[in-house]
Amino acid sequence: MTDATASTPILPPAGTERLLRIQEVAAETGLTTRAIRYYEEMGLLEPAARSDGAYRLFDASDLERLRFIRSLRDDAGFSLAQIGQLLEDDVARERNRERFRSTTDLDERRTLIVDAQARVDRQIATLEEKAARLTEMIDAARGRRRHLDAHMAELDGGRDPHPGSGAHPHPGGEGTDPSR
Amino acid sequence: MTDATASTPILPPAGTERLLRIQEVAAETGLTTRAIRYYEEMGLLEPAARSDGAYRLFDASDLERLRFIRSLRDDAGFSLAQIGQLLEDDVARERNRERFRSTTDLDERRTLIVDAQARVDRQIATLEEKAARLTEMIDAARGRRRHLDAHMAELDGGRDPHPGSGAHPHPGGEGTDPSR
DNA sequence: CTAGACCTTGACGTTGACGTAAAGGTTAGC
DNA sequence: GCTAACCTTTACGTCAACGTCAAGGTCTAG
Repeated sequence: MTDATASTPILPPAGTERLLRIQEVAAETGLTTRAIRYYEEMGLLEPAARSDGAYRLFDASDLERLRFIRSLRDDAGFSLAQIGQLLEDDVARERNRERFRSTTDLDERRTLIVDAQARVDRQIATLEEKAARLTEMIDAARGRRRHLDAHMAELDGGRDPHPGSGAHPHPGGEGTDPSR
Repeated sequence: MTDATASTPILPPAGTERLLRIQEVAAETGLTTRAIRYYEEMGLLEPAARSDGAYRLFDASDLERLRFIRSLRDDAGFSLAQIGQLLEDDVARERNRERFRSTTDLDERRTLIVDAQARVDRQIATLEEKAARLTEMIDAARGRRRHLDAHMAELDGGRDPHPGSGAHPHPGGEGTDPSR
């Protein structure tokens, strides 16, 4: 995929985590570097860290988040604004993990988790609504398919599938057409 | 809904069908007149007829088609290009209904129906693929939710939900974080 | 310590999907 | 046959979501 000169391990897998630079993240997520920067600009995420020279450095949760964004965009067809709504202040919260991990008392931990649960529930609800719409569309398409089958049977079997008038001005009631 | 000056029956419901002008179609479908013209320009549909003065006139199948386009755009999140792919030469075929209705012999009718079945099958397959993707996303979100529940139980019950190392460097394998 | 690949922040260009205004015909009720 | 409401095409404007330079700094293997 790439040339031989640039594919070097670069960072030894230190004990901390293993941070990726933007191009690796792009390759990993299927996004472009421009898109990733744009998403940051839109407030959809904040890279885990910056190097001394201001290089963006991403951790595993950033990857997960970017893949989620990509899915929301490509698979669910949401706009970045909608995605921002769904992820909401998730960004800030997620960055508080360090604080969460270390000191905060149990009550605050509970609060953070409950908030996260609420966000995830909203995400699930939104996705399920969209899935329901899609199911409706699929059902409608299946209906059209059955309609075609009926017309086909009419031709083959000589039976008229929708008896009504003798002629052809819309027999049933609404859109009864063969060519869909 | 509308004002009193403009809502006049205009066309008596003649025997043929009842054709609508673009504004009525817009109100009926929830699209704008501009969008409808744009869709025509993009080859997504062709109005059933034109008046002597070149007014666009739409029939019931046009309405159905426009509602379908709107669903594909809003609910499924397809681009107009993708929608064009899905509807393909459906446009031309649909306009051949008159010919279909009247003269063409049975073999040609069969061919037209088989073609239409193939198109609808493709539409169904595409929609189902999208639905599957959405289901995956929903499942993933449910997984995150369960993860949060586990963390919550850990806090409340004092049990560690993912035993491994004593500390916290990613116990399971991938992204194990509480704030999602 | 240097070269080459990588990164940064602007800033302008592009494409899709329309919005909106202009200038002028069309229809239908009176 | 006049007028108000509707329509037509043409054309420029807009917004989102990036693409694509340009000018310059950074990182790391050699």
